[in-house]
Amino acid sequence: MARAASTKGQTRIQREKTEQILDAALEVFSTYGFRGSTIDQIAAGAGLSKPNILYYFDGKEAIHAVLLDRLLHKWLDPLEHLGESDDPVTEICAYVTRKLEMARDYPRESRLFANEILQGAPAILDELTGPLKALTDEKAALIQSWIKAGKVAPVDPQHLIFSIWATTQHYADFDVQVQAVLGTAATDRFVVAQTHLDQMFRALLSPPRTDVG
Amino acid sequence: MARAASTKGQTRIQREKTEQILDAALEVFSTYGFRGSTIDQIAAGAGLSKPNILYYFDGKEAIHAVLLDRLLHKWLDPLEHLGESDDPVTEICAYVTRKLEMARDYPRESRLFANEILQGAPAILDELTGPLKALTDEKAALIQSWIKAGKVAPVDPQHLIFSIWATTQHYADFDVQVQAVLGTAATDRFVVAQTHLDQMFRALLSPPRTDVG
DNA sequence: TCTGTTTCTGACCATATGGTCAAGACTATG
DNA sequence: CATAGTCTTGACCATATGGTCAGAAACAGA
Repeated sequence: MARAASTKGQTRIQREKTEQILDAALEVFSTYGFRGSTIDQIAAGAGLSKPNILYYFDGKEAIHAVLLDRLLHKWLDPLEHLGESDDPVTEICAYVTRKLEMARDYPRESRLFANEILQGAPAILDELTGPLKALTDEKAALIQSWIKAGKVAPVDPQHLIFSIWATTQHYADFDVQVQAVLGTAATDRFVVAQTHLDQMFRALLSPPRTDVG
Repeated sequence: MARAASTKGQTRIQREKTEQILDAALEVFSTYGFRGSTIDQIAAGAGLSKPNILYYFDGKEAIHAVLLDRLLHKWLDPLEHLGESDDPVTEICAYVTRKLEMARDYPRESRLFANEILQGAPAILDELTGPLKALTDEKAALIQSWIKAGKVAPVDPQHLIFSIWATTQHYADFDVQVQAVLGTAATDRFVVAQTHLDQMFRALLSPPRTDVG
């Protein structure tokens, strides 16, 4: 068992080096995927020797596992905060905004997740069918209740969530393509994206103004 | 130069084997990305020996290049067919439908593309900044003209295109997650997705019924 | 059936890669 | 400042991987 295994009782050096390693590993794994990444690459990125990496982690897979664990925590947080509100449409749009901000501020995490899913989610399939499904089921029910109350236009809640994930993460995962297509106008892409996505989901979700005065 | 290099003057065997290899390679590359894939995997999938693979292709990179070349052709085809129409909103929604059908029928191609972009598009960056940008610029202008004519609600055309790409390809690239979240109800996911996406983009694009009688 | 060509493969090579280990360098603390 | 414990590394190992090559096997046309 490597030194970094237990969270408690860590030295200053242990804390520093494990963070260095995880940061470099995130960079590498998010770009090349698990199989396409090498410990040497991570070592180079962290400014450490390969044996030194393996002093802190039990192996390539262990590093990857820690990254995925942290990721899932951080990644589902915004959806967990989707809650009751007087103005559900704005609440959902706020969720979109939060997700877009995460794509902007944590693109590597987004790509790490994308890579893992693309490869069939071998390391986190249980997390998907378990906690993730439970959470989305819960939030889908919440959205459904808003629809029943006439506060949100009738949509399929689950596919709405898919659309939110897809459109926001697109700006992290496909950033190269986004910048290529936008060309010189790519600088403020997240500002324009924010406006566009808010407009899109507001148009979709705003209930038809019929009986409501 | 490998035998499969020139399209003309191919033997029956050459045609068959190159297709076998490309099919197996698509499977492997789309799952593990370029760096994470091995010639041995492709050979196993194609039912051929490794040297035999290298008899038909100059190397791992050459196979990948052929796949990407075919992909770009097929991938941009639906957008190229977006053209003039009396009912632009329906025209755009038809494009969404076509893209979703491609995600359903060619998920491996979608994942191959996603993998390439995730890794920074090292092999097709020129294609993105060149032909792809030119095509999207052209179609963005077309959409802009529809907006000016009041036939489409004012939206950012480029980000609209991004949203279409993101939402449709999501059903191929993130299929594992989609199925995990939908659970047993995943069978008809493409049917429901079709309805949902049509509803979403129609809500976004339908012009406000003001002056138009 | 003969023969030139195409197709295929076992054996092989150089390098890359995940991982180990013994020993040396460093650090905190009494 | 001694020393026990922590940290680091050069050298090394086994396997994986991209790729080569000489020759065998299969094939197509005369």
